[in-house]
Amino acid sequence: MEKKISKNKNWIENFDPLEILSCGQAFHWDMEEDGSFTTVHKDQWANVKKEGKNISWIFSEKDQKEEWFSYFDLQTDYKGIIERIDTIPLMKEATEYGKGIRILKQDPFETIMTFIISANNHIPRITKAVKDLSRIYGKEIGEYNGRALYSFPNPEEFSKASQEELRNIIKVGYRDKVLIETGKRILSGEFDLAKAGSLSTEDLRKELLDLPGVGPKVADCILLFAYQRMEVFPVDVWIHRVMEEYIFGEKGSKKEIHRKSVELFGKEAGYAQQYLFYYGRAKGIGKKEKKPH
DNA sequence: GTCCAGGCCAGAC
DNA sequence: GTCTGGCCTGGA
Repeated sequence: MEKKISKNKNWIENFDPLEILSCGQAFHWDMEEDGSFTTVHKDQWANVKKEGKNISWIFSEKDQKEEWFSYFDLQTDYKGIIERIDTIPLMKEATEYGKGIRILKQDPFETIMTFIISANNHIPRITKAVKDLSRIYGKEIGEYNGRALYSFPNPEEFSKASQEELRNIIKVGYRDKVLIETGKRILSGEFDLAKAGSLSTEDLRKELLDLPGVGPKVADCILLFAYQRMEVFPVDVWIHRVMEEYIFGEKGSKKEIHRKSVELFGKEAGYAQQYLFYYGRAKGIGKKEKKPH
């Protein structure tokens, strides 16, 4: 089952599972003791390990190279992207620091629900909620390193969850209601996941904003991580501070920062956002000082 | 005890 | 359209 990539290694410099999975776009993965990463996508899982210039894969089933290479976006030339967006000082440091980042092609339903949960929330709790949702309502899809792996529930499976269970067991807090409602709209086809992919970015954004629990930031994350709309620029508190302090040099509302960033980076804004976000967050750029107590 | 976190939403201007 | 406060939860 183990596959090693023998040719076309140009992308290896721009491929680091740690950076790809921990840069905030995905929540359904584990780091193993040997430094490898096990990640779940739809009803499949993969374990990937990078050691120097060697990358080894274990797939849940044979011959899944194509699917996983697509999931990890290995056909895109990130070196070229970095060269094109390296037009401002901080970006050079950011792309060097996070040069192994790639934007995953994630499942739309999982991305929508996960990023609704992510709003005003902490990463450990988001990760736990995603795992619990999968374990309780999803399917067991296999085992790795003695640990059972579960798929994220599809819309029908998710509809089995009650508001009380979401709040009391999954601990999504006040987001319980909007998760239920959005799940219903997707299951009924009122929001059509497949059709959504053929809409223009502007139209799809409007449709997403109609879903309960989805605001501008969450909509942009869904557009970027599930529908490959690379021209969007999700603005959260971190990227907001980075852009204010290091790129524009002046304060601005979320909307202003969003508009100016999209204008600055154009069609590759999503990539720029990921590099700046990962770098800014790792370096604690603009982080508020904690009050001693 | 108090504050805040990878925002959203309703209500007020 | 823009601004403000409240919100589950739990760790610092």
